[in-house]
Amino acid sequence: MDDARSAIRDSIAQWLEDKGHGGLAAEASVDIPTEGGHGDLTSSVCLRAAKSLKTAPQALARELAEFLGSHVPMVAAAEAAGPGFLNFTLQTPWLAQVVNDIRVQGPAYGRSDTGQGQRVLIEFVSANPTGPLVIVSGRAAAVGDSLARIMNASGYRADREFYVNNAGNQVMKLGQAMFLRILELRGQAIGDWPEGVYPGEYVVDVARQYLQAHPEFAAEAGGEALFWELGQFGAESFRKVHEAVLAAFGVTFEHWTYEKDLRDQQAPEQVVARLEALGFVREADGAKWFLSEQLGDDKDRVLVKSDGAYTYFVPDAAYHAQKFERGYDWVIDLLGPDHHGYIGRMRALVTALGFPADHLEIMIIQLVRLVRDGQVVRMSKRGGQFVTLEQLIDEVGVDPARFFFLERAPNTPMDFDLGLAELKSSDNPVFYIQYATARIHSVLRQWREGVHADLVWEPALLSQPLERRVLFALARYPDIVRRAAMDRAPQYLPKYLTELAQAFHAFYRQHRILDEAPAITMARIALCEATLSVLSLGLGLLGISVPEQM
RNA sequence: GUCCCCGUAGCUCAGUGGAUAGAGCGCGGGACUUCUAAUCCCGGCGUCGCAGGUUCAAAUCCUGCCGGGGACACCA
Repeated sequence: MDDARSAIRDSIAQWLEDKGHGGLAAEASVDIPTEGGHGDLTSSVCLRAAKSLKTAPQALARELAEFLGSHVPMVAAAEAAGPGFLNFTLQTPWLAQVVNDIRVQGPAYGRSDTGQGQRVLIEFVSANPTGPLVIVSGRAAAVGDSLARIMNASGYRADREFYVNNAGNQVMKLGQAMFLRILELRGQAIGDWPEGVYPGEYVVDVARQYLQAHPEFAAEAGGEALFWELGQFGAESFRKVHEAVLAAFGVTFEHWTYEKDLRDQQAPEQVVARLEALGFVREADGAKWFLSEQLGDDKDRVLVKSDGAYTYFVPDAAYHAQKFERGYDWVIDLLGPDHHGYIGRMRALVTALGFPADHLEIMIIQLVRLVRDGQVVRMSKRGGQFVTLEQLIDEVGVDPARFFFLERAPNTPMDFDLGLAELKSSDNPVFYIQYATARIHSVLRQWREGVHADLVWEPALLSQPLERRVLFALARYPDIVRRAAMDRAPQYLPKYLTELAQAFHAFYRQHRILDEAPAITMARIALCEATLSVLSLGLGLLGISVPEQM
């Protein structure tokens, strides 16, 4: 498909140059049309170039169509259409070569060097280690992980990173909650639960773990040092749980970076000192302010409070400076919707430190509502009631959960239909796709059990319309992956895979594979293998399994 | 009040400045002595929130307005 696009593009450019308009070559784009009826490929070059060439678009299109129809080998037909579009129909046997490409390239099919080896750091989830992972973390995990897979397939070198907030106030609060739970576990009455201390039942488990690890624990009074120690223990305990749940979800991180380590390395002090040296800090009202407004932020931000403590922004600023210093060309953060006020100041920081601000990309992962039978399933953090990622995985399974999260653009709030995700039928899109792989495996098993002459498959035999539909879908795959990487849009893949599976099911229903003439069988087996290969690659980029039978 | 995201079919949502705006669900009809019917086929005029603007061309870009959600601490 790429070959055809560039061949047509080159021919158009050549034609323009022959006409003395080589400068218009940049307008010679060739696209895959959104819907059928407009050929396999389309170009709007005539509409774009008409003005410069002082010719009506339709006339231009007719002239070009005639030229291209006879000058581009894989084009079966080129025609002018509508207000001046060029539509191309590719020769089916040429299209069928994609089956060979897929076989020869194996796992490399669809890979590209779009990213040119640039290094990318994708930070996501980074949930506070003070409680279980909630549903929206699952969405971030699915998107971040899949984006990393897609970018790695597209010539980037992407790493996944989890930032552990284990040095802030919330750790202290966790420690305080653990302390109270420990007292409870010992049968001590603690009266009313204090305001602002995590009430969640889940803290009890961590408190119990601490007692097991420290049977000698005897403190009867609280205090910051004790809360801190308990909090550290609890935070690491929750972090390990997060790591395990995410691993079960198919998501692993190359790096875990701890806020506490950054603090121990004096990273916050250093970043404040650097900003001061660069002249981006002023003092007012006893506090130190980052002059971010002049760098595009809404207003200046406090770095050091009048009591001498850092704001939350400082360790985070230090962390982001460090990301670029570690040699990453692109830094991508997946953040919750409550963080979007953060974008301005982070951009300002990156600019102040001399890094390219547009290489910090912040994706907002919007909230998830659980819905069943049209009713919203309540999830409330207040009162310690959670619907956790772990519960969701138990409920619907990894594959549907990942698919449903990846199906939608990440920056729009989504409804997660529990009933649909649990359905083991074609109504459930992930089963629909997996059913295609199971069907193909089944056919291939039976084929291998048979005895056949050693035939070479013949591309010309894949000429039926429904075969062609599959071929065309297969040929589109590399373009889908490349665009998903460039647009940071994993959601292109679920949609594409649904279309490919649909094309295959339609073909399968209409045509026999195994008991046809040997040459036909051979060609269709090749088509099945190629389809299985692309479905597997695509599902792999989503982190979804490829069942051999269902 | 300022800023950000969203507004597309009954519902949930895709949609890359291009042509007659698509998919899944739901609903109705049809197709199984055949490789998995867990499937396939047929059925879609919807003020792309509204109004302007830019463009040969706008759901898409710009401006304003309306509606929904969120963010706007010397909290983290």
